[in-house]
Amino acid sequence: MPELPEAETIVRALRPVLEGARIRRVDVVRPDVLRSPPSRFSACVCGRRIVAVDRRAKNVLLRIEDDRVVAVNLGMTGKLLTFDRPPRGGRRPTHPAVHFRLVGGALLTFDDTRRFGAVECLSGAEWSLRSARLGPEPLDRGYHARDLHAALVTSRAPLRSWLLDQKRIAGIGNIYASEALYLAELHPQKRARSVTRAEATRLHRAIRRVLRAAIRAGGTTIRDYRNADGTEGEFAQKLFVYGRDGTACLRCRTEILRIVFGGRSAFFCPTCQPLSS
DNA sequence: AGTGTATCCTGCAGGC
DNA sequence: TGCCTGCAGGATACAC
Repeated sequence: MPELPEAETIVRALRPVLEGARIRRVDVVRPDVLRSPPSRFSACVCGRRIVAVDRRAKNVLLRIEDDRVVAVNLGMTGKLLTFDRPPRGGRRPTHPAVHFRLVGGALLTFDDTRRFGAVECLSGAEWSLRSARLGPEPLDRGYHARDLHAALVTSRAPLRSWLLDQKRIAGIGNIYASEALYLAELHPQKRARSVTRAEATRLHRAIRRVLRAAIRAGGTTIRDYRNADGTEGEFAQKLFVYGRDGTACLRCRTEILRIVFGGRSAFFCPTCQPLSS
C-alpha cells in the first residue's frame, strides 16, 4: 500500500507528536510483525526517548536514544496511528499489531490488516547497512536526470519493473510507477536500457512531480491507507491511469489498458505511451 | 540478469 | 444469503 508519499505524509504527522516523547512500554499483539522475539524488541525500545522521526524509501524511522532505530515497513496495509490516550469509543485500530505506550498517556499503534508489514529495532550500524542496500531517494537535491539515465542503461528490465526495484530507486511502488510513466509518456514495458537521455529527463521530472503532488495531497487512499490521525489521502482523485483501465485517457480519450507482468498490474495509455519510438 | 511463481495474510467485490 | 474466485498499495525466495 504505502509508497514514498504515504510514508512521508505519516512522518510529517508523527514528527510533532512523537519527537521528544519517551516510550514507556510496548504491547505486542501480533509477534509475527517483529523480526525478533518480543522480549528482545521490548528491551530495545522501552524507556528510550524518540529523538527524531524520519523516512527512508517506504520506511518510517523512529530514531531513539542510544543510537537505535525503530524501522517500520508498512507493507500493504500497515498504519501508524496516534491517540492522545488509549482509545475507548469511536476511532480505534481494527488490526492492532504493536502498541507503543508513551510517557504521559499517548499511544502509537502499528495496525496492519494483512501483517505484511514489519517493525524492527536496529542499531544505527545495522540500519545503515540496510539503508545502503536501497537506491537513491528520488526527491533528494542531488538526484539528477543524468543519475537516473546512467542507472537505467545498465538494465534490460522493463521500466515499470525497474522503478519498483528498491535497490535501483527508493520509494516507488505500483501506483506511482504507472503514474510517472504516464506523465513521462513512456510504455511500462519499454526496456530501461533503451531510454534516451531526453526520455530519462522526462522520467526524472515525472517521478519528482508525481511524488511531490501526492505528498501535497496527503497520499493516495485506495482502500486501507490512512494518515497517523486516521484521515485519508486525496491523491486518488488525481490519478491519471492507476486503476482507470476501461476509462478514457484524460489527455487523448484512448481507452486506458491494464496489463499484467512481473506478477502485477500496470496501467497505461497505448496512444500516449507507445512501445516503439 | 531477468522472469515467473509462490509465500506471507486478510478482506472485499463480483459471479453464480 | 452463501460460496467461490480473483485481486490488492510490498518484499522476498526460488527455479529456470
